[in-house]
Amino acid sequence: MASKKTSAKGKRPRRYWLFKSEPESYSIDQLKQDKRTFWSGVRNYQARNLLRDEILLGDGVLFYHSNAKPMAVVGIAKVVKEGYPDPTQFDSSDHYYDESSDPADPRWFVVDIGYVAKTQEPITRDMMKDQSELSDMVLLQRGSRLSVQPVEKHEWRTILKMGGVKETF
DNA sequence: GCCAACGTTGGC
DNA sequence: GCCAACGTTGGC
Repeated sequence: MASKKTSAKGKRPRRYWLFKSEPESYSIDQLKQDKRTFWSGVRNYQARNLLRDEILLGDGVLFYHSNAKPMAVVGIAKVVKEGYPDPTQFDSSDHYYDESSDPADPRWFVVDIGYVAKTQEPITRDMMKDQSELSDMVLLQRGSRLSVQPVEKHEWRTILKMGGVKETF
């Protein structure tokens, strides 16, 4: 399958990310059913920069339920398409419509992610806070609100181990 | 360019 | 439901 974008493979080591989602708006079960989705609606410049420039094909994604019971990492996904303009910004009927975004110079970006696995149990925020290896996680820092954020390799490995899932992609 | 007002996020 | 921490907006 040809792609305009060059593959990330061999260009740099796989990197890891955490995507937050309120399960009432989009849950891991929905992703499992959909198999893949485009991560739309991010309207924060720091997160936008990651989606546009840093998050590459094959990267790993921790899927986190925010504002939920429990708040937890509930699964993993992988990046299946690199950054491209978020179509919802140009759709005037969409909740995420941004009238000030110029189609010739789009403001907001998405990536596509594909379902990989659910963790055997939710890895709750409390479980993560109890794990000293995870004490530097962006997610656990005070006031951290980034909805798309970087995860260190050792943090990724720790959480996959806690979740009983193997990196199979 | 400063900063007060306002809106949102998201844990608690 | 509360509110701290942020990000954005807009008047000056």
